[in-house]
Amino acid sequence: MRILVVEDDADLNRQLVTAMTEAGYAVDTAYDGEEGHFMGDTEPYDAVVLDLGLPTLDGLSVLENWRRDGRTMPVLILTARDRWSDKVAGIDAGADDYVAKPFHMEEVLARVRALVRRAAGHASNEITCGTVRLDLRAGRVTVDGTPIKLTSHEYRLLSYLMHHQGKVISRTELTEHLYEQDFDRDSNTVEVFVGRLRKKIGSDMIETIRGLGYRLGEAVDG
Amino acid sequence: MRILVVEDDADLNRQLVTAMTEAGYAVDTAYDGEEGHFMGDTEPYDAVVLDLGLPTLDGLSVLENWRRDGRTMPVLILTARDRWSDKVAGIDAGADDYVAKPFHMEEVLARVRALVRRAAGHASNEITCGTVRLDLRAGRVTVDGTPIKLTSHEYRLLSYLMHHQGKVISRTELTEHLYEQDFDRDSNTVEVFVGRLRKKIGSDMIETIRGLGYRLGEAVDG
DNA sequence: GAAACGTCATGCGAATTCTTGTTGTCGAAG
DNA sequence: CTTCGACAACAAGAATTCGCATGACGTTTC
Repeated sequence: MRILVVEDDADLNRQLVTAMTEAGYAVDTAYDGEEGHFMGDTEPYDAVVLDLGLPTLDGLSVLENWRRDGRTMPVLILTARDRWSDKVAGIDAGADDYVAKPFHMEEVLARVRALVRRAAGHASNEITCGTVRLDLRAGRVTVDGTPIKLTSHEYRLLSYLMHHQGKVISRTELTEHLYEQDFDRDSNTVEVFVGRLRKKIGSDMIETIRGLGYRLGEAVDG
Repeated sequence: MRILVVEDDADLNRQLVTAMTEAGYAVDTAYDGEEGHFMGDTEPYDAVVLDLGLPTLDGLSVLENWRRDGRTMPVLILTARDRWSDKVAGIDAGADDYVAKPFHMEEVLARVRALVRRAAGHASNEITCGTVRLDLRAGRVTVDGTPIKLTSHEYRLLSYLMHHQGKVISRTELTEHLYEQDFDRDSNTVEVFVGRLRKKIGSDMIETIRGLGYRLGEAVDG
């Protein structure tokens, strides 16, 4: 899962990035509206944390531009506590959620979790696929009830696949969502991680669709 | 659009129902947890407004039960302003949004709008032709409900034909769309793939129009 | 400094795609 | 009605691409 954080306050920005990274996301960051707008328009994010008060281009405009351009990724906006009218405007501009400043980091994390899982069509914090169970909140994975240890990249990979069960995910899509911006990867890194994951959760879980990508889980009609 | 409001405070309940109705929704209402739980489990709502503090069964449990039962409709929870941990719990239990009491009615409306709008955009796009169904997002093909395996070229071919149902597609058009630039192929590759496809999805699906090309589905004038 | 993690390169094995050749079918002309 | 030519379907081997395991190397972490 790849997240974009747009926040001009350096301190807050760092805090957010740290928390998100620890939670297992790949995080990109921007410090003003224009930069943020550009990044959100050009890179595929699974969620965005967007401050409303930004230099060069305010958050609301950034959001409106994204929506006008057809970008549908979930957006969580950060706003001053007492400006409730801003919230309404933000939501009508296409925000999916908001948090009032100052906030508890845990709350932001919970909301981002919710946005990501909802975007994937899941309602609860536990995703299962066969005998594999993923606890999003704890970042824990069990197979047949026994917990297994995953490295951070392995976890991100599994998480992304779990969120998109039944779908064929191309290798490019995986690289884009697993890594942060520096993506000159023309190597077989993804394949290596798929291999390692298979070794840990069982090789039948992830199906290879030659020439197209990978798929986790059985047929889901919908 | 059909909305369920679960709120025990009679005054608030009435206000919510009035506002929702004026906004153009069909509104059902419940005054305690058990009633609300039952209604949400048995009727198809497009969104639910759920108070957390309820008699007979608290809102959080109602929500958890719904999610456990696989109900995925968007839920907006109402909570006391200062209990931020409740919010986190609610969100992790599967709430899609929350509003703190006391709230501005306008804000609740904006949020419900957002929820409904987002849920609507979640439909998976698929094309069908007779018994053949193609799920574009999942990259999956089923015939008579049973999934079939296609190689990447077969899939691309089918996809193109499905997108142009009823039209006669020439062989050159197919080669140009299945391959990148180098379409100086003077071979019968396309025919081979058509043959393989027919074998997998049934030979009646793709009709041969001698000298012109192929057609999937019924003829369409144009 | 050691262990864990992520990245990269190589070679093998296998699935897919391409080619070739033959058989089958349709349409029109004699 | 028959025959001929062109086009399409099928089959099977050849060629190529693609995916995977493995192990080495660089980097970070404790």
